[in-house]
Amino acid sequence: MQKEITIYDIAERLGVSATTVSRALNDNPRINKKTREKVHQLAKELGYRHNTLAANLRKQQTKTIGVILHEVNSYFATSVLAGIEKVTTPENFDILITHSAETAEREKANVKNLINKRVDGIIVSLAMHSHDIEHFAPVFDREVPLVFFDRVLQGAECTKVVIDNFQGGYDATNHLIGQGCKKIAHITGDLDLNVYMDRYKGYQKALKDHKIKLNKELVKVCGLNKAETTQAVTEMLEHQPDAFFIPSDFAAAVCMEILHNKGLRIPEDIAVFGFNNDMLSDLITPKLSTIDYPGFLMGEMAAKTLIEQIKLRRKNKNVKDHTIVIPTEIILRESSVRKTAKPKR
Amino acid sequence: MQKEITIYDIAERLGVSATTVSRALNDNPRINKKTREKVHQLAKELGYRHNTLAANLRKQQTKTIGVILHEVNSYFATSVLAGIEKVTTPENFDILITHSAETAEREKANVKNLINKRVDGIIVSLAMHSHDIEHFAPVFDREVPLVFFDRVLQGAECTKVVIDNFQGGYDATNHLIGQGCKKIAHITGDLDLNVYMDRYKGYQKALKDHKIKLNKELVKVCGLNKAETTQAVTEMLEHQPDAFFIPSDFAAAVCMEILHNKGLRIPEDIAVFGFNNDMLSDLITPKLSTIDYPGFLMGEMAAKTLIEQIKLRRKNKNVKDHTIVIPTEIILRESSVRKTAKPKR
DNA sequence: TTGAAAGCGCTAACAT
DNA sequence: ATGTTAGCGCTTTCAA
Repeated sequence: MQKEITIYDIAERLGVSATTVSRALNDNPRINKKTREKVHQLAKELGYRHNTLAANLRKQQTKTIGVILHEVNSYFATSVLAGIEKVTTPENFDILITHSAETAEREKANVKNLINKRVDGIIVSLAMHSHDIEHFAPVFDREVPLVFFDRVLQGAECTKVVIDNFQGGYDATNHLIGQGCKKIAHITGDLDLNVYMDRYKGYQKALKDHKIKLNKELVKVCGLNKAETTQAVTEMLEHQPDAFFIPSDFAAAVCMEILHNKGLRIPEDIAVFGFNNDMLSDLITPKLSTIDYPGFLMGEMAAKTLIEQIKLRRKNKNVKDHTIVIPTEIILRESSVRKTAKPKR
Repeated sequence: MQKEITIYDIAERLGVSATTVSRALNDNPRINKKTREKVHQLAKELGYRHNTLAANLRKQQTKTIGVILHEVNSYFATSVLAGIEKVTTPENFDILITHSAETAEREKANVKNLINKRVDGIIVSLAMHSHDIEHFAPVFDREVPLVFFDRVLQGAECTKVVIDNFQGGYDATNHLIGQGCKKIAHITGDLDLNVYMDRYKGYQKALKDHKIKLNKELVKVCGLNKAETTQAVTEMLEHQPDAFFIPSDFAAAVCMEILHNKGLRIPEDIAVFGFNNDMLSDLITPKLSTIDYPGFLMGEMAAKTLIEQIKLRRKNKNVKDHTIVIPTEIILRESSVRKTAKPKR
C-alpha cells in the first residue's frame, strides 16, 4: 500500500504549516477562507484521511462510548442498541459493543478493554452471573461516566436506567387473577437479578392483594432457555396450574408449544402471560399477552444520560447519580383473555 | 480525576527506562524475570492502564475489525455477529460495529469512519439501496482487507462469503411443487440484491423443470416489512395462489396471520414457505417450513477469511479474491407439508 | 491570520 | 539485559 497522506504532506505542497492545515481541515474560523478551501481541495485530491487515533491521543478523548451487553442475541438487545445509536450518532459518538455472554469473567475483561481504549463513557447491562461490581473499580477510580441499564445491582450507588419490573409483574398477575385464575405458576430466571426478583415481588404482591396465598410449589427458577423451560413447564403441570406467568416471551412461547402438544387450550384451560413484547409475541397463535419492555427507549435514555455526564465531566462539574425508571405497559392479547361471553373462534 | 499513570511514572519510581517498562509489561523475554515482576507489581499498585490509543498509533495497527451491517435488528444479524466474535476474540481482535440502516449514504459515512479509525479490515453486508461499491474506493486504494458477506454486489471482484440462494429458492419451490402446488405466489424483496434475485432465479428454474409457466402476476416485489407484506399478500390473494414462497420468515409469518384471519387453512388450502430459519419459524403455528440460513457460520467464515488476509497483508503478500459459498439446508415443517399428498421428500 | 514547538503514551531500531 | 532516541499524526499553547 502507498503511504498514508498526513497533514504534513499537504502542508509541504501548499507551503504552509501543518498547524494551518489542521485548522483548515477542522474548519477553524481563524483560517482564511481561501487557504481553507485550498487545503480541503488538495486533501481530497491526495485522498487524505484524518487519523482519528492520533487526534484522540492528543485530545485525550475518543468520542467513543463502550457498551457492555450481557447478550446480543435478542430483539431487546438490538432495540437498545438502536436507541443508543439514535442519540450517539447526531452527537458524533461512536459505539464500541462488547458482550459478556452472561459471565462475570468476560464482563471484567470487557471493562478492562474499554478502559484501555479510553472510551469516554460506558453503558452496561450486567451479566447473569455478575454479583458485584468490584470489577468496575477502574471505571470509578477514573471517574469515567458509567450508566447501568436493565440489569443493575440493587443497592449500588450509580446511575441506572431501569423499567418498573415490579409493576410489570404486578400488572400481569393482577390481570390473570381478574381472568379467574387462582393457581398461577411462575417460571422465572435467576432471582439474584433485579429484573426477575422485582417481577417476582410484583407477582407476590398481586396475590396478596387478592388474598391468594403464595404457593412455592408454583414458583420455579430456571435458565429460561428452551431445554430448561421445557423441563420446568412439564414438571409444573403436575401441580395443575390454571395460568403460567413466565417473564420472558421466548420461554412463554416454548411453554405454549408444550400446552398445545398436550391438547390444552389457551387461554380456556390455561392462560399464559409473557414479558418483553418481543416480535414473536405478536406472531404466535394465540397471540401472547405480555408486558411491553421499551428497549429502544431505554437505550435512548441511557445514552442521553451518559452523554450528559461526559459533558459535565469535561467541565469538571460534579455528576450526581440518579435512577431513571421507565414505565411499562401491559399488552393484553389472546393468550390470557378469557372471553366470558363468546369462546374465541 | 487523577492523572493517568504512564510507563514513565513506573520507570521513574523503579529507576529504569520506559523501554524496560514497556517490554516488561508486554512480557518480552529479553527482560529479566525479576524486573518484569517488579514492573507488573507496581503497575498493578498504581492502577496503570495500557493506553491502546498510543500503542496503536505507534504500531500502525489497531487490532480492530470494522463491521458494516445493513441492519442489526434481526436474529440473523446477531448470529453473524456472534460468529464473527467467535473467531476474533481468541485472535484478540476487537470489532467495531456500524450499521447503515439500508441507506447507501450511511454506508458511505461508515466506510469513511472506519478508515479514519484505521481498522485493520472490514466485513460488510451491503445496504438495500447500495447499488455500487464506489464508496469503497478508499478501502481498495489503501488495500485494507475487505470481505463482503450475504448481501454482495454481483460481478464485483472481491472476497465474498455467501450462501447458495439459488439452490435455496430452487429447493423451496421444488418442494412446494412436490406437494401438489401449481400456483406458487412469490413475494420477495428488492431484486437488485443478489440474495433476492438468486432466490427468484431458483424459483423460476424449479418451475421450468416442472414445466410450469412463470406467471408474473404471481410475483410481487415489496419491502417485506409488515405493512408492505400485508398489502402484497392481500393483493395476491385475488389471484388465488395455492402456495406462498416468501423468502423472509418474518414476512411469511405476517402472511400466515392474514391467511388465518381469512379462515384459510395452512397448508391444506395454501402452503407457506419462508427463508432464514429465524427463531420465530419454529414457534408459530403451524410451524414454518424454511431454508436454514447459517448466519453464525457466515460470520465465522467471513472473520476467518478476513483475518487471514490481514495477516497476509502484514507480510506484504498478495491476497487473492475468492468466493466462499455456504450450502443451505431445507427445513420442512407443518406449513408446507400436506399429509394427504406424500410424506416429506 | 499563520507558525514554531511541544507533547499525547507508546514502541522499536539501534546502541551499549 | 537495559537504555537512548526518534517518531507515529495530530492539536494546542504561545508567539509573531
